[in-house]
Amino acid sequence: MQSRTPPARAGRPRSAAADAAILAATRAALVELGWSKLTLGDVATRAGVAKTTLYRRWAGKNELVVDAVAELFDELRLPDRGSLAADIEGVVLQFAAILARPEARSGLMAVVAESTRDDALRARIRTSIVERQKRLVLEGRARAQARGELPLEPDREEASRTADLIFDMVAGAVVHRTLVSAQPADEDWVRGFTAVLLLGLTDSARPGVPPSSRSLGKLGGEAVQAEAGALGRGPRGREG
Amino acid sequence: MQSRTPPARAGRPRSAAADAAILAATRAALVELGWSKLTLGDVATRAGVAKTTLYRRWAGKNELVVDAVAELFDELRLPDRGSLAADIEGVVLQFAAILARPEARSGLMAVVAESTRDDALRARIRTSIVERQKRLVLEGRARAQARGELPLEPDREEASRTADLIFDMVAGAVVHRTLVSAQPADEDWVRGFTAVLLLGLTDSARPGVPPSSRSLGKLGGEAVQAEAGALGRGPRGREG
DNA sequence: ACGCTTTCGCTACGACCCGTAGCGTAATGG
DNA sequence: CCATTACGCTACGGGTCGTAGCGAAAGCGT
Repeated sequence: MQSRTPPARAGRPRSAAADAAILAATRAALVELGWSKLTLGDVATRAGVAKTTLYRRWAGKNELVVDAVAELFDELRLPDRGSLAADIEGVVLQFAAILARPEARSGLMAVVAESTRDDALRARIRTSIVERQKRLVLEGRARAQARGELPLEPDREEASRTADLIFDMVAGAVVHRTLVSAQPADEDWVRGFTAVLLLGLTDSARPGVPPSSRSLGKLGGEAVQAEAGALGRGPRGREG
Repeated sequence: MQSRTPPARAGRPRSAAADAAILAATRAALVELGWSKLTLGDVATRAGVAKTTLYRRWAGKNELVVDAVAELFDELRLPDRGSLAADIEGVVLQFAAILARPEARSGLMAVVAESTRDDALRARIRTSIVERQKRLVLEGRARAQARGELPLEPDREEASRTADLIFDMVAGAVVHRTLVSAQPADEDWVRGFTAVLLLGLTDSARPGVPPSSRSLGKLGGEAVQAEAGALGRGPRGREG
């Protein structure tokens, strides 16, 4: 909590307004031009900032777009609709709504593609977007347990695996539906998807294990360090 | 079947060997350089072809990479392991193995990202890759019905929706697991995923409908025109 | 064998974007 | 008031793009 005020460095401080303007300009450029035709010079012009200023804060296109897109997903909220199924449907619909926006569509997939050859970029995506949104799974599990819809989960490791599986299935299906199949993830689709997911989960997975003794679980584990690593976001520090 | 021999045009025919060399060179360049650093000039050099020859056949980087990656997925085969669950696990493992190759990782996601702003490119991806591989779902359904594991499906529209849902869930989850979570889709993971998917499907979706009267279904419908549209692949025709 | 047609390899070109260096100026903190 | 850092601006070499233009090569029909 102290690292948010870096030791009061001397000299002119960086303009926080410039950061916001640059990220907003990046999203605007993504909407109009898409990933491939987006140029940093153009973004700088849109933001009313010199190109050199942009390069002082971000290493390149990839890192800039990751941060610009990450802000979109912070809008996600877990609604309280009364039941686990309804809650999941609600958050999935929100996720689909974000993916329907052009700045998210082209930006997100592009950086994911780049991250396959850039470990640092992949880590940035994980801490800025993926792990950051696992809070929704945590909240959903806790709320469902409070309702008595889900049992407490003893095995932490098994539970962590299940949480990862849920995340991959939810995010993966919505992304594929929206971007590859290019069809809307509307209420009907989300209802059907949630039904399949929830039935498959509550009826357990591995044969030989009693149905209700697992399913959703701890979900915590490595997600804890994600919250700690969230500070790793934002523009790059001084390194020149 | 006649369109494969275009009306015996006059003049020097295009070198089929050049096509193969270019696509192979594209995959090699994807492995070494990734999407963003891949240049068409470099690909032409690798293939032993002039840059102009490359531009005569493909409109740009996007179309070229789509065709280069599409060939990878044609390797997919539906194994006969005795049960529907085992068959699914087998084909998902193959899919994961392809996504583990770097030329598929970086190439596929990049063109999907570009397709969000290019309808023609999205259509090319659909006919060359997505719809093309739905044959696996068709084969799997037919085989499972022959075994008596799945009932015949009367409602074509409902069945088609279910087939799309399955495809989005399978492909989406594997892609997300492999590229975003950056963890291997190994046998353990595939087993757990298949269990959840299959349980959710066989126990039906909508309440009020008897469990075994739906689940997997016709799966056909629009997939038929995919097979017909498969000829749309390959280099572009003469247009300049 | 002879044209006609189309493709191929090669070179060259203007246009654009990249990422950085250099400079003078503005804004803080000690 | 001075050291320090950020900012805007200009300019630059290097690389890629996509196309034009040329002569040569390779088929097809007669």
